[in-house]
Amino acid sequence: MINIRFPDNTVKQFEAGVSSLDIAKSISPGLARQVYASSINGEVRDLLRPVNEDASVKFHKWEDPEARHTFWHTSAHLLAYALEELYPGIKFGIGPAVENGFYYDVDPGEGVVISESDLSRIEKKMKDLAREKYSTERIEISKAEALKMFEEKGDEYKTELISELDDGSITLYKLGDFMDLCRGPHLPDTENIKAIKLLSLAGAYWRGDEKRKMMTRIYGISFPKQKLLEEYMLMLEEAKKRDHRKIGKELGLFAFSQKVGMGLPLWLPRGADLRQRLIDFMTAELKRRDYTIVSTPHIGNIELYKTSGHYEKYGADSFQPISTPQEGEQFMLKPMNCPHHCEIYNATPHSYKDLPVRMAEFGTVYRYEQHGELHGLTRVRSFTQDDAHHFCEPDQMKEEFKKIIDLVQWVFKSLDFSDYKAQISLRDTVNREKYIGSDENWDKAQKAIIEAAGEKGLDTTVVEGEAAFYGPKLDFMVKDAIGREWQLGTIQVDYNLPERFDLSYTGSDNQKHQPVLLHRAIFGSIERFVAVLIESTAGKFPLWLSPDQVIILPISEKYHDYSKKVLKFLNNYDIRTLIDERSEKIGKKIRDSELSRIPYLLIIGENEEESSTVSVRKQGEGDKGIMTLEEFAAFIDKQVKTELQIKG
RNA sequence: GCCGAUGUAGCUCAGUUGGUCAGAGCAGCUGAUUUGUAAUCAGCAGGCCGGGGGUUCGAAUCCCUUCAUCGGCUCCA
Repeated sequence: MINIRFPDNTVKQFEAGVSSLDIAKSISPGLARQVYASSINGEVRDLLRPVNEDASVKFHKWEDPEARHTFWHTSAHLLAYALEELYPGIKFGIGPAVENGFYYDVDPGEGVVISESDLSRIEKKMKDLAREKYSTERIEISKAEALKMFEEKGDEYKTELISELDDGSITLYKLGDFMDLCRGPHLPDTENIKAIKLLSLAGAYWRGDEKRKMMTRIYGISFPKQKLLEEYMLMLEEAKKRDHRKIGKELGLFAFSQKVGMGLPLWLPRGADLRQRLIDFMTAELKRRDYTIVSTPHIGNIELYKTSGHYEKYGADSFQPISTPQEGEQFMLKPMNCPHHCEIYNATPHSYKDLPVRMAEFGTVYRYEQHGELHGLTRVRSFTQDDAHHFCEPDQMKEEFKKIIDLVQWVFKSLDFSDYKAQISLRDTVNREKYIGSDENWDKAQKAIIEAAGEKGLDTTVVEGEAAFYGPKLDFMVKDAIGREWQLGTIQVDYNLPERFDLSYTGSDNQKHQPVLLHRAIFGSIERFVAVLIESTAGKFPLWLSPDQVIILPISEKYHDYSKKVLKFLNNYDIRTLIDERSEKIGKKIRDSELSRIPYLLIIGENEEESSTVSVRKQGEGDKGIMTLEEFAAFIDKQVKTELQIKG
């Protein structure tokens, strides 16, 4: 007999070799029906896998990521099974579960193309197979046997994978006639896979290496109930309505022109206004935090980038040098501001008393991004970084780092950004040749970042191998409307440029010392930030107000009625600030019926004096008095909700 | 750059197997209307159907090519 401990700490006895599904059944048949996987001593396992020793067990229902992961993993196998039936001779790469669904990378063979029109056929085959209620079977196998099996099948992809595994750790899963190399875990059978949707088709390099064969990747998602699938598809539809490209077009914020060139955003008047407000908002705060604002040209002599090392690293894949009538003279469009800032630093001598120097610029840079990676405003070829560089003494680095984290947190909070992730990127522990700089400096910098993040209470994930070639970094990531992750803010330690540009300061010992350089951006780029701002705010709540800004953002159609009512309500009020006429104009804007037709985006007042007071007066009812924007926000919100009986 | 898909008036789209198929709604303009409020009525204007080439008596509709966009992969200083 073995002892099984449950999450509530009760312990029950079972025969050794009992499956976790049987354990679940012993609690209640209802539970057994809802469970898709179990964790045995923290390891996620198949429900049918025997438990042979004392263990703690936790059951995973659909709500748990582990359950969905298992469900989708089995669905991926089901997809492969269907493909094998429909495309004899098809070869398989990998087929994992992902955050929302699953995919399988396949090689259908020479001359065979799977296209979107085939998806419904494959989907149908999957459903037919699922209805057969095939059970999954876990098979442990020796490396030699596994290799033999897949070599005979002629599947070079699986063979390659197996050859890299340790003998004794290889398991196969059998589903009907389909046998696949797999670590598991899996559902007991396919009975519960009731709703299946193949979503899209894409090319994906085998093992992520662009020099290797491109596989066909089929994305799909599945659910135990049709209703869940319908809800998911509806959610996707809603999310697409928040796409910044759609909203940007509808509201006339920005545009692209084939004539101007791909990936080169054109800011239309309204978008330019928003962009400028973000810049002003940030600039005001930077001044408060002892930054100096600088400005540098959009091009720089090629020697500048040879000095920085960027030319060697990226020159061939960049916009190519600009020639001049002068023989041998060449300039580059600037792909980053750092080298320019280093030269600004070098323009004057520095004492340790000057440090840290914090130099900021809204610098527009140009990068020749590959064709296929351009994406709305989030990935463009010309963008404006809210860039800054901190030049500091080595022992000031951590403190500066913390100050930057503080600024990021302040900005995100001010703009109501709560859903972001902090990622610490360290260098690869194995391939060190990708990086420059001494081990000692790397260790010091990595330690400083981890400590600084910890002291600022940041919840971080650490990723090895993602560091820049010159130093480790801390990135702030957010998700867009459909869950793609984008990097916004970044803080990077750099020992490279101070060396290459021979930066120095005179220390208290009257000797020359080399400063440490921190790169940082808060928005990342204004373009990307606007995109994410639109997607994260749109659809949440049509009226977004804070003491510093008032933004009425465009919203998904779900909120159209609400938005209309808000605007209709606002039309009943005479809204204007008592301070300046620009705000008066904005009040008029709100009342403007042309504007009231569209759920509108507008921002009022980015600083205190501009936006501190508003006069709100309902027509015919006299003066309601003067209130701060914050009070105004609450007031509007309350009025709208009570008068129009909108549910929050 | 690679795989797959898409590309019709400013916007959203309809155009069956190639032959009155160049359309609709919204936006725009003109004229009525003036009704406490998103879209009243009438009329007008708008596209060489992304560009180029080809097949055909004839192509928005088939083929090739090119550009751009979308979903991914790779990349992201």
